[in-house]
Amino acid sequence: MILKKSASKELLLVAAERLFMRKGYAATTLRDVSSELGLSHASLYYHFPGGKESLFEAVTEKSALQHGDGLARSMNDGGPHLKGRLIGAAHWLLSQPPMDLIRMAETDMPALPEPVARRLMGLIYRKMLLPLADAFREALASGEIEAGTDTGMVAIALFGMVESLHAAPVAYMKKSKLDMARELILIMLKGIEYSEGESK
Amino acid sequence: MILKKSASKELLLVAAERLFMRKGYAATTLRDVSSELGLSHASLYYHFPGGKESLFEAVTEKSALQHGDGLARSMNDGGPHLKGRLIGAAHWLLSQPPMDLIRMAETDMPALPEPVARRLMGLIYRKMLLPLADAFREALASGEIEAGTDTGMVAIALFGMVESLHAAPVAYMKKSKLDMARELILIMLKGIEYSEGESK
DNA sequence: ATTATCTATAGATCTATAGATAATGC
DNA sequence: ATTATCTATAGATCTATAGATAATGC
Repeated sequence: MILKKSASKELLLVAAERLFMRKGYAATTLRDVSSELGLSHASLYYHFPGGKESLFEAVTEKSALQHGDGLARSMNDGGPHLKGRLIGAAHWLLSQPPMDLIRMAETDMPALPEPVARRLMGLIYRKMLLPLADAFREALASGEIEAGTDTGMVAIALFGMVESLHAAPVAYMKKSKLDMARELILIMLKGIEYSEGESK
Repeated sequence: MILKKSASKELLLVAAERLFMRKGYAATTLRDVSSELGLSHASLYYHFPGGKESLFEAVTEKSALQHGDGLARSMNDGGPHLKGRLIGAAHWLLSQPPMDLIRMAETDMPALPEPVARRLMGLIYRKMLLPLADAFREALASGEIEAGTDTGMVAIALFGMVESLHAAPVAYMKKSKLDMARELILIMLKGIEYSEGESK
């Protein structure tokens, strides 16, 4: 059966995004992607003549842009203060599949031509870490957190902390991931909040 | 040329450990492993008749045991207090290649038979997260940190935080990873330390 | 005789291409 | 005529096995 207007290209992109982002470049085959919509693996080349590499590139770019936009949006929904923004960020990150920066940097990217890899990693960092770092930077400017805080460092630390909840063993899951993320954010904030005398 | 006593098996294990742990199961080929010591890929089957799967199993087990022992040792070297122990842990984790729990749980393990996967992940969690959780638990018992702290949660958070430094973009690397880990630990501790009135 | 390697090759799977075919648009 | 699929197949690569061969131990 043939679809009317051809939603196939879009559906392929969505399936590829899910699989590539979850399993990585090497562990995902084009058959995995096309069979997800019941298509022959050869049909994929009609929509993506560039093959696996260009599909991965397209999908990673799309994913970084959308995931990053969702992150920025959720952080904005968190209101003007750092705490709300970070909880918004955690809420978004935990609603999405894990974004495994280590796998991307160590395994996926080395399989691509170096300029492509550099561009993609730059995009991912810009869309995923910069909003977090900016939130810390603003909080620093407004005196919400202690002067001297390394905003880039706490940004990546928060990201890693929240994402690692995706891999938490069941035995450690006594509450929801979002609840844990909230507690962790409070802990981090209590650690960097500006305080004279007493803080909560 | 043939080696005298056959250090090959051990060398293969070491090479396989490095590659599997860095690149993961799918992205590492047996040719990658054997060519690391200039051996034919077929020779690998002499030492590991079980093939790729059993090699990965052996290597993951060995890695979890050794990495876990190193972690425990480094934490002990950190002295009796939580802060020193955590810095010891970070020191060790950053001296080793990244341990990507997300990739293991999402990609490597699903490629193995379920009982093997369950056993390996259990071992990894036990060797890598339990020592951290125990340190927090002891600190909680001795009143070093606030009652009610979820020790399992902060253990995995610390692990994820430190490991994510491995993937930190160069632009964020204004100091050494170990220095950053130290700062992050201080931040986390300030967030959970027991305090009446004032704490530093 | 045993140990540790090699070459050759089978069989599976993966990426990619070519050419056929059916539905749709004009 | 164009669009979107399929089948068939080439070529590469990967896991795994078989059988030959050279060094070592007895």
